[in-house]
Amino acid sequence: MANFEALFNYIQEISGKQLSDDDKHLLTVHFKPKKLRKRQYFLQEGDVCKYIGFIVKGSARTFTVDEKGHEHILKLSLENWWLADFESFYLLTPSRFNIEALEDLEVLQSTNAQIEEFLKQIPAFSAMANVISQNYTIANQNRMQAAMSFTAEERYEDLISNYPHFLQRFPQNMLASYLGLSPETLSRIRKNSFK
Amino acid sequence: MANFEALFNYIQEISGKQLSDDDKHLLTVHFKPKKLRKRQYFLQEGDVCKYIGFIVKGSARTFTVDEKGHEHILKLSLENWWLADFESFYLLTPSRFNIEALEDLEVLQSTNAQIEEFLKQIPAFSAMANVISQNYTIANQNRMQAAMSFTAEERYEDLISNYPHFLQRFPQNMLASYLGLSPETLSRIRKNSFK
DNA sequence: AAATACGCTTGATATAGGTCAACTCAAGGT
DNA sequence: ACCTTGAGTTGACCTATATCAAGCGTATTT
Repeated sequence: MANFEALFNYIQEISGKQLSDDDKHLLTVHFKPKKLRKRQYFLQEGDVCKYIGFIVKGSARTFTVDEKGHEHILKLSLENWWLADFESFYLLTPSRFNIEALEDLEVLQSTNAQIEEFLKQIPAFSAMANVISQNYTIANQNRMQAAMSFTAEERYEDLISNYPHFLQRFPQNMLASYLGLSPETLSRIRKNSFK
Repeated sequence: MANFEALFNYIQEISGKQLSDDDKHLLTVHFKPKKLRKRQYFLQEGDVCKYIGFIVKGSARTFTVDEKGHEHILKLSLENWWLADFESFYLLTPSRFNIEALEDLEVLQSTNAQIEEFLKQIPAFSAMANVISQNYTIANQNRMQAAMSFTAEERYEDLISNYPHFLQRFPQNMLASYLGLSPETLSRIRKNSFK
Protein backbone atom coordinates (compact mmCIF):
# COMPACT_ATOMS: atom_id res chain seq x y z
CA MET A 1 0.00 0.00 0.00
CA ALA A 2 1.56 3.24 -1.13
CA ASN A 3 1.50 6.34 0.98
CA PHE A 4 -0.93 8.68 -0.73
CA GLU A 5 -1.44 10.68 2.43
CA ALA A 6 1.77 12.62 1.78
CA LEU A 7 0.42 13.69 -1.61
CA PHE A 8 -3.03 14.56 -0.26
CA ASN A 9 -1.57 16.62 2.56
CA TYR A 10 0.76 18.38 0.21
CA ILE A 11 -1.99 19.36 -2.23
CA GLN A 12 -4.27 20.55 0.54
CA GLU A 13 -1.57 22.48 2.30
CA ILE A 14 -0.21 24.26 -0.77
CA SER A 15 -3.59 24.97 -2.31
CA GLY A 16 -5.37 25.87 0.91
CA LYS A 17 -8.30 23.73 -0.28
CA GLN A 18 -9.70 20.38 0.80
CA LEU A 19 -9.77 17.29 -1.37
CA SER A 20 -13.10 15.44 -1.54
CA ASP A 21 -13.24 11.67 -1.32
CA ASP A 22 -13.88 11.59 -5.05
CA ASP A 23 -10.83 13.74 -5.66
CA LYS A 24 -8.72 11.40 -3.56
CA HIS A 25 -10.07 8.39 -5.36
CA LEU A 26 -9.20 9.90 -8.72
CA LEU A 27 -5.68 10.67 -7.58
CA THR A 28 -5.23 7.19 -6.12
CA VAL A 29 -6.29 5.57 -9.37
CA HIS A 30 -4.09 7.65 -11.66
CA PHE A 31 -0.93 8.17 -9.63
CA LYS A 32 1.17 5.01 -9.78
CA PRO A 33 3.63 4.21 -7.02
CA LYS A 34 7.14 3.60 -8.22
CA LYS A 35 10.22 2.63 -6.26
CA LEU A 36 13.79 3.17 -7.35
CA ARG A 37 16.88 2.00 -5.56
CA LYS A 38 19.77 4.35 -4.97
CA ARG A 39 21.64 4.95 -8.24
CA GLN A 40 18.73 3.94 -10.44
CA TYR A 41 17.50 6.40 -13.07
CA PHE A 42 14.11 8.04 -13.09
CA LEU A 43 14.97 9.55 -16.49
CA GLN A 44 17.84 9.01 -18.91
CA GLU A 45 19.19 11.51 -21.40
CA GLY A 46 17.59 10.98 -24.80
CA ASP A 47 14.38 9.52 -23.41
CA VAL A 48 11.12 11.42 -23.22
CA CYS A 49 10.13 12.32 -19.67
CA LYS A 50 6.74 10.64 -19.80
CA TYR A 51 6.12 10.85 -16.07
CA ILE A 52 6.15 13.45 -13.41
CA GLY A 53 6.86 12.08 -9.96
CA PHE A 54 5.83 13.32 -6.55
CA ILE A 55 8.57 12.35 -4.12
CA VAL A 56 7.16 10.53 -1.10
CA LYS A 57 10.55 9.42 0.20
CA GLY A 58 14.16 9.80 -0.82
CA SER A 59 16.13 12.21 -2.95
CA ALA A 60 17.28 12.68 -6.52
CA ARG A 61 19.47 14.80 -8.72
CA THR A 62 18.84 16.19 -12.21
CA PHE A 63 22.03 16.60 -14.19
CA THR A 64 23.61 16.93 -17.62
CA VAL A 65 26.84 15.48 -18.92
CA ASP A 66 28.91 17.82 -21.11
CA GLU A 67 31.24 16.87 -24.01
CA LYS A 68 34.16 16.53 -21.61
CA GLY A 69 32.16 14.03 -19.60
CA HIS A 70 31.68 16.40 -16.67
CA GLU A 71 28.39 16.25 -14.82
CA HIS A 72 26.47 19.39 -13.88
CA ILE A 73 23.67 19.14 -11.35
CA LEU A 74 20.80 21.43 -12.21
CA LYS A 75 18.44 20.39 -9.46
CA LEU A 76 18.43 18.48 -6.19
CA SER A 77 15.08 17.14 -5.08
CA LEU A 78 13.66 15.87 -1.81
CA GLU A 79 10.36 14.73 -0.30
CA ASN A 80 7.32 16.74 -1.36
CA TRP A 81 8.94 18.00 -4.56
CA TRP A 82 7.97 17.23 -8.10
CA LEU A 83 10.43 15.32 -10.21
CA ALA A 84 10.58 15.82 -13.99
CA ASP A 85 12.40 17.48 -16.85
CA PHE A 86 9.57 19.90 -17.47
CA GLU A 87 10.61 20.73 -21.02
CA SER A 88 10.51 17.10 -22.05
CA PHE A 89 7.42 16.41 -19.96
CA TYR A 90 5.37 19.28 -21.39
CA LEU A 91 6.57 19.05 -25.00
CA LEU A 92 7.25 15.30 -25.14
CA THR A 93 10.67 15.95 -26.66
CA PRO A 94 13.75 13.85 -25.82
CA SER A 95 15.44 15.08 -22.67
CA ARG A 96 18.96 16.39 -22.31
CA PHE A 97 18.87 15.54 -18.62
CA ASN A 98 19.36 12.57 -16.39
CA ILE A 99 17.45 12.11 -13.17
CA GLU A 100 19.00 9.69 -10.73
CA ALA A 101 18.00 8.51 -7.27
CA LEU A 102 20.56 9.55 -4.65
CA GLU A 103 18.82 7.54 -1.97
CA ASP A 104 16.19 4.82 -2.28
CA LEU A 105 13.31 6.67 -3.81
CA GLU A 106 9.53 6.36 -3.64
CA VAL A 107 7.48 8.44 -6.02
CA LEU A 108 3.89 8.65 -7.13
CA GLN A 109 3.93 9.21 -10.84
CA SER A 110 1.53 10.23 -13.55
CA THR A 111 1.48 11.39 -17.17
CA ASN A 112 1.04 14.85 -18.61
CA ALA A 113 -2.34 13.92 -20.12
CA GLN A 114 -3.50 12.72 -16.72
CA ILE A 115 -2.24 15.87 -14.98
CA GLU A 116 -4.31 17.92 -17.43
CA GLU A 117 -7.33 15.93 -16.26
CA PHE A 118 -6.56 16.59 -12.61
CA LEU A 119 -6.26 20.29 -13.38
CA LYS A 120 -9.72 20.28 -14.94
CA GLN A 121 -11.43 18.05 -12.43
CA ILE A 122 -9.85 18.80 -9.07
CA PRO A 123 -10.05 22.44 -7.93
CA ALA A 124 -7.49 21.93 -5.17
CA PHE A 125 -5.08 20.46 -7.70
CA SER A 126 -5.39 23.37 -10.03
CA ALA A 127 -5.04 25.88 -7.18
CA MET A 128 -1.92 24.02 -6.12
CA ALA A 129 -0.53 24.24 -9.64
CA ASN A 130 -0.96 28.01 -9.63
CA VAL A 131 0.81 28.41 -6.31
CA ILE A 132 3.64 26.14 -7.40
CA SER A 133 4.02 28.08 -10.59
CA GLN A 134 4.43 31.29 -8.61
CA ASN A 135 6.89 29.69 -6.23
CA TYR A 136 8.95 28.27 -9.08
CA THR A 137 9.06 31.61 -10.83
CA ILE A 138 10.29 33.31 -7.68
CA ALA A 139 12.81 30.61 -6.87
CA ASN A 140 14.15 30.60 -10.43
CA GLN A 141 14.51 34.35 -10.45
CA ASN A 142 16.48 34.23 -7.22
CA ARG A 143 18.65 31.34 -8.22
CA MET A 144 19.46 32.93 -11.54
CA GLN A 145 20.40 36.14 -9.82
CA ALA A 146 22.63 34.28 -7.38
CA ALA A 147 24.30 32.39 -10.20
CA MET A 148 25.00 35.59 -12.11
CA SER A 149 26.14 38.01 -9.46
CA PHE A 150 27.45 36.03 -6.52
CA THR A 151 30.90 34.61 -5.86
CA ALA A 152 31.32 30.93 -5.08
CA GLU A 153 31.38 31.65 -1.36
CA GLU A 154 28.28 33.85 -1.52
CA ARG A 155 26.40 31.15 -3.43
CA TYR A 156 27.32 28.62 -0.77
CA GLU A 157 26.11 30.91 1.99
CA ASP A 158 22.96 31.58 0.03
CA LEU A 159 22.38 27.84 -0.18
CA ILE A 160 22.93 27.40 3.56
CA SER A 161 20.38 30.06 4.39
CA ASN A 162 17.77 29.00 1.82
CA TYR A 163 18.09 25.22 2.04
CA PRO A 164 19.90 24.38 5.28
CA HIS A 165 18.62 20.80 5.26
CA PHE A 166 20.46 20.18 1.98
CA LEU A 167 23.68 20.03 3.99
CA GLN A 168 22.40 17.03 5.90
CA ARG A 169 20.89 15.20 2.97
CA PHE A 170 23.36 15.61 0.12
CA PRO A 171 27.05 14.74 -0.07
CA GLN A 172 29.39 17.65 -0.50
CA ASN A 173 30.42 16.84 -4.04
CA MET A 174 26.77 16.94 -5.12
CA LEU A 175 26.31 20.32 -3.46
CA ALA A 176 29.45 21.54 -5.22
CA SER A 177 28.11 20.51 -8.59
CA TYR A 178 24.73 22.07 -7.80
CA LEU A 179 26.52 25.31 -6.98
CA GLY A 180 28.57 25.11 -10.16
CA LEU A 181 31.83 24.48 -8.29
CA SER A 182 34.48 21.80 -8.24
CA PRO A 183 34.47 19.63 -5.08
CA GLU A 184 37.93 20.96 -4.24
CA THR A 185 36.74 24.55 -4.30
CA LEU A 186 33.78 23.83 -2.04
CA SER A 187 36.06 21.99 0.36
CA ARG A 188 38.33 25.04 0.56
CA ILE A 189 35.43 27.42 0.99
CA ARG A 190 34.18 25.44 3.94
CA LYS A 191 37.62 25.30 5.46
CA ASN A 192 37.94 29.08 5.30
CA SER A 193 34.50 29.91 6.61
CA PHE A 194 34.97 27.63 9.64
CA LYS A 195 37.90 29.52 11.13
CA MET B 1 -5.81 56.04 -27.60
CA ALA B 2 -3.59 53.23 -26.45
CA ASN B 3 -2.93 50.18 -28.55
CA PHE B 4 -4.83 47.36 -26.88
CA GLU B 5 -4.82 45.31 -30.07
CA ALA B 6 -1.30 44.12 -29.34
CA LEU B 7 -2.46 42.76 -25.99
CA PHE B 8 -5.61 41.17 -27.41
CA ASN B 9 -3.68 39.49 -30.21
CA TYR B 10 -1.08 38.26 -27.78
CA ILE B 11 -3.60 36.71 -25.42
CA GLN B 12 -5.52 35.06 -28.24
CA GLU B 13 -2.43 33.75 -29.93
CA ILE B 14 -0.79 32.30 -26.83
CA SER B 15 -3.98 30.86 -25.38
CA GLY B 16 -5.47 29.62 -28.65
CA LYS B 17 -8.80 31.09 -27.52
CA GLN B 18 -10.84 34.08 -28.64
CA LEU B 19 -11.63 37.07 -26.46
CA SER B 20 -15.28 38.15 -26.38
CA ASP B 21 -16.23 41.82 -26.61
CA ASP B 22 -16.95 41.74 -22.90
CA ASP B 23 -13.50 40.29 -22.21
CA LYS B 24 -11.92 43.03 -24.26
CA HIS B 25 -13.92 45.66 -22.49
CA LEU B 26 -12.82 44.37 -19.10
CA LEU B 27 -9.18 44.38 -20.16
CA THR B 28 -9.48 47.88 -21.60
CA VAL B 29 -10.91 49.22 -18.37
CA HIS B 30 -8.38 47.64 -16.05
CA PHE B 31 -5.12 47.84 -17.99
CA LYS B 32 -3.76 51.37 -17.79
CA PRO B 33 -1.45 52.69 -20.52
CA LYS B 34 1.82 54.02 -19.22
CA LYS B 35 4.65 55.64 -21.14
CA LEU B 36 8.23 55.88 -19.96
CA ARG B 37 11.03 57.71 -21.69
CA LYS B 38 14.39 56.02 -22.18
CA ARG B 39 16.27 55.82 -18.85
CA GLN B 40 13.15 56.18 -16.73
CA TYR B 41 12.43 53.50 -14.15
CA PHE B 42 9.48 51.16 -14.19
CA LEU B 43 10.57 49.87 -10.78
CA GLN B 44 13.21 50.99 -8.30
CA GLU B 45 15.00 48.84 -5.76
CA GLY B 46 13.25 49.01 -2.41
CA ASP B 47 9.84 49.74 -3.88
CA VAL B 48 7.06 47.19 -4.13
CA CYS B 49 6.36 46.13 -7.71
CA LYS B 50 2.68 47.03 -7.66
CA TYR B 51 2.19 46.71 -11.39
CA ILE B 52 2.84 44.17 -14.06
CA GLY B 53 3.30 45.70 -17.50
CA PHE B 54 2.64 44.26 -20.91
CA ILE B 55 5.18 45.81 -23.30
CA VAL B 56 3.46 47.31 -26.33
CA LYS B 57 6.56 49.09 -27.58
CA GLY B 58 10.14 49.53 -26.45
CA SER B 59 12.54 47.57 -24.28
CA ALA B 60 13.70 47.35 -20.69
CA ARG B 61 16.24 45.72 -18.44
CA THR B 62 15.85 44.21 -14.97
CA PHE B 63 19.02 44.49 -12.93
CA THR B 64 20.57 44.48 -9.47
CA VAL B 65 23.38 46.58 -8.10
CA ASP B 66 25.87 44.75 -5.85
CA GLU B 67 27.88 46.15 -2.91
CA LYS B 68 30.70 47.10 -5.26
CA GLY B 69 28.27 49.17 -7.31
CA HIS B 70 28.34 46.75 -10.24
CA GLU B 71 25.15 46.19 -12.17
CA HIS B 72 23.96 42.72 -13.14
CA ILE B 73 21.23 42.37 -15.72
CA LEU B 74 18.87 39.51 -14.93
CA LYS B 75 16.42 40.03 -17.72
CA LEU B 76 16.07 41.92 -21.00
CA SER B 77 12.52 42.51 -22.19
CA LEU B 78 10.93 43.47 -25.49
CA GLU B 79 7.49 43.88 -27.06
CA ASN B 80 4.94 41.24 -26.06
CA TRP B 81 6.72 40.37 -22.85
CA TRP B 82 5.54 40.89 -19.31
CA LEU B 83 7.49 43.27 -17.14
CA ALA B 84 7.69 42.81 -13.36
CA ASP B 85 9.74 41.56 -10.48
CA PHE B 86 7.48 38.59 -9.91
CA GLU B 87 8.59 38.00 -6.34
CA SER B 88 7.70 41.52 -5.32
CA PHE B 89 4.58 41.54 -7.47
CA TYR B 90 3.16 38.29 -6.08
CA LEU B 91 4.20 38.76 -2.46
CA LEU B 92 4.07 42.57 -2.30
CA THR B 93 7.52 42.65 -0.70
CA PRO B 94 10.09 45.37 -1.47
CA SER B 95 12.06 44.54 -4.58
CA ARG B 96 15.81 44.01 -4.86
CA PHE B 97 15.62 44.84 -8.56
CA ASN B 98 15.51 47.87 -10.77
CA ILE B 99 13.60 47.90 -14.04
CA GLU B 100 14.66 50.61 -16.44
CA ALA B 101 13.50 51.57 -19.94
CA LEU B 102 16.28 51.09 -22.48
CA GLU B 103 14.18 52.71 -25.22
CA ASP B 104 11.04 54.80 -24.96
CA LEU B 105 8.57 52.36 -23.49
CA GLU B 106 4.83 51.87 -23.75
CA VAL B 107 3.23 49.38 -21.41
CA LEU B 108 -0.26 48.41 -20.38
CA GLN B 109 -0.18 47.86 -16.67
CA SER B 110 -2.36 46.32 -14.00
CA THR B 111 -2.23 45.16 -10.39
CA ASN B 112 -1.96 41.69 -8.96
CA ALA B 113 -5.50 41.86 -7.54
CA GLN B 114 -6.81 42.79 -10.96
CA ILE B 115 -4.87 40.01 -12.67
CA GLU B 116 -6.52 37.56 -10.27
CA GLU B 117 -9.86 38.85 -11.51
CA PHE B 118 -8.88 38.38 -15.14
CA LEU B 119 -7.82 34.83 -14.37
CA LYS B 120 -11.23 34.09 -12.88
CA GLN B 121 -13.33 35.91 -15.44
CA ILE B 122 -11.56 35.53 -18.77
CA PRO B 123 -10.95 31.95 -19.90
CA ALA B 124 -8.50 33.01 -22.61
CA PHE B 125 -6.51 34.94 -20.02
CA SER B 126 -6.23 32.02 -17.68
CA ALA B 127 -5.30 29.67 -20.54
CA MET B 128 -2.62 32.15 -21.53
CA ALA B 129 -1.29 32.20 -17.97
CA ASN B 130 -0.92 28.43 -18.00
CA VAL B 131 0.97 28.45 -21.27
CA ILE B 132 3.23 31.25 -20.11
CA SER B 133 3.94 29.43 -16.90
CA GLN B 134 5.07 26.38 -18.89
CA ASN B 135 7.19 28.49 -21.21
CA TYR B 136 8.83 30.30 -18.30
CA THR B 137 9.60 27.06 -16.54
CA ILE B 138 11.24 25.67 -19.66
CA ALA B 139 13.15 28.85 -20.42
CA ASN B 140 14.37 29.14 -16.83
CA GLN B 141 15.52 25.55 -16.79
CA ASN B 142 17.49 26.09 -19.98
CA ARG B 143 18.98 29.38 -18.93
CA MET B 144 20.04 27.98 -15.59
CA GLN B 145 21.68 25.06 -17.27
CA ALA B 146 23.50 27.36 -19.69
CA ALA B 147 24.67 29.57 -16.84
CA MET B 148 26.00 26.59 -14.90
CA SER B 149 27.67 24.46 -17.53
CA PHE B 150 28.58 26.68 -20.46
CA THR B 151 31.68 28.78 -21.04
CA ALA B 152 31.31 32.48 -21.85
CA GLU B 153 31.59 31.78 -25.57
CA GLU B 154 29.01 28.99 -25.46
CA ARG B 155 26.59 31.23 -23.58
CA TYR B 156 26.99 33.90 -26.25
CA GLU B 157 26.33 31.39 -29.03
CA ASP B 158 23.36 30.08 -27.11
CA LEU B 159 22.02 33.62 -26.92
CA ILE B 160 22.51 34.15 -30.65
CA SER B 161 20.61 31.02 -31.53
CA ASN B 162 17.79 31.51 -29.01
CA TYR B 163 17.31 35.28 -29.22
CA PRO B 164 18.96 36.51 -32.45
CA HIS B 165 16.94 39.74 -32.45
CA PHE B 166 18.57 40.72 -29.12
CA LEU B 167 21.72 41.56 -31.07
CA GLN B 168 19.85 44.22 -33.01
CA ARG B 169 17.95 45.67 -30.11
CA PHE B 170 20.41 45.80 -27.22
CA PRO B 171 23.83 47.42 -26.95
CA GLN B 172 26.71 45.07 -26.47
CA ASN B 173 27.48 46.07 -22.90
CA MET B 174 23.92 45.18 -21.91
CA LEU B 175 24.20 41.80 -23.57
CA ALA B 176 27.50 41.25 -21.76
CA SER B 177 25.90 41.98 -18.41
CA TYR B 178 22.94 39.73 -19.27
CA LEU B 179 25.40 36.93 -20.03
CA GLY B 180 27.31 37.56 -16.81
CA LEU B 181 30.39 38.87 -18.62
CA SER B 182 32.43 42.05 -18.64
CA PRO B 183 32.00 44.15 -21.79
CA GLU B 184 35.68 43.57 -22.58
CA THR B 185 35.28 39.82 -22.54
CA LEU B 186 32.27 39.92 -24.86
CA SER B 187 34.15 42.19 -27.22
CA ARG B 188 37.01 39.71 -27.38
CA ILE B 189 34.68 36.75 -27.87
CA ARG B 190 33.07 38.46 -30.84
CA LYS B 191 36.45 39.32 -32.31
CA ASN B 192 37.56 35.71 -32.17
CA SER B 193 34.39 34.15 -33.50
CA PHE B 194 34.35 36.46 -36.54
CA LYS B 195 37.56 35.29 -38.10
C1' DA C 1 29.81 73.74 -33.68
C1' DA C 2 32.01 72.63 -29.69
C1' DA C 3 32.05 69.93 -25.73
C1' DT C 4 31.01 65.83 -23.41
C1' DA C 5 29.81 61.45 -22.53
C1' DC C 6 29.44 56.88 -23.78
C1' DG C 7 30.07 52.45 -26.31
C1' DC C 8 33.48 49.60 -28.08
C1' DT C 9 38.12 47.90 -28.66
C1' DT C 10 42.79 46.50 -27.35
C1' DG C 11 46.72 45.56 -24.32
C1' DA C 12 48.74 44.46 -19.79
C1' DT C 13 48.03 42.46 -15.54
C1' DA C 14 45.44 40.22 -11.66
C1' DT C 15 42.58 36.63 -9.59
C1' DA C 16 38.85 33.29 -8.64
C1' DG C 17 38.22 29.04 -9.34
C1' DG C 18 39.53 24.74 -12.09
C1' DT C 19 42.56 20.77 -12.85
C1' DC C 20 45.75 17.28 -11.58
C1' DA C 21 47.77 14.43 -8.25
C1' DA C 22 48.57 12.39 -3.81
C1' DC C 23 46.82 10.94 0.58
C1' DT C 24 43.38 9.60 4.22
C1' DC C 25 39.45 7.69 5.87
C1' DA C 26 35.01 5.41 5.89
C1' DA C 27 31.78 2.33 3.66
C1' DG C 28 30.28 -1.60 0.89
C1' DG C 29 31.01 -5.81 -1.41
C1' DT C 30 32.83 -10.52 -1.38
C1' DA D 1 38.33 -9.81 7.69
C1' DC D 2 40.06 -8.07 3.28
C1' DC D 3 39.75 -5.48 -0.74
C1' DT D 4 37.95 -1.94 -3.38
C1' DT D 5 35.65 2.14 -4.22
C1' DG D 6 34.48 6.70 -3.42
C1' DA D 7 34.18 11.07 -0.64
C1' DG D 8 36.81 14.58 1.24
C1' DT D 9 41.12 17.24 1.85
C1' DT D 10 45.35 19.55 0.63
C1' DG D 11 49.08 21.31 -2.29
C1' DA D 12 50.99 22.90 -6.76
C1' DC D 13 49.94 24.73 -10.86
C1' DC D 14 46.93 26.51 -14.74
C1' DT D 15 43.37 29.09 -17.29
C1' DA D 16 39.23 31.70 -18.20
C1' DT D 17 37.60 35.80 -17.25
C1' DA D 18 37.86 40.25 -14.61
C1' DT D 19 40.08 44.51 -13.90
C1' DC D 20 42.56 48.59 -15.07
C1' DA D 21 43.98 51.80 -18.39
C1' DA D 22 44.27 54.08 -22.68
C1' DG D 23 42.48 55.42 -27.16
C1' DC D 24 38.92 56.01 -30.84
C1' DG D 25 34.65 57.15 -32.88
C1' DT D 26 29.94 58.45 -32.63
C1' DA D 27 25.96 60.13 -30.31
C1' DT D 28 24.04 63.55 -27.29
C1' DT D 29 24.00 67.97 -24.92
C1' DT D 30 24.62 72.77 -24.73
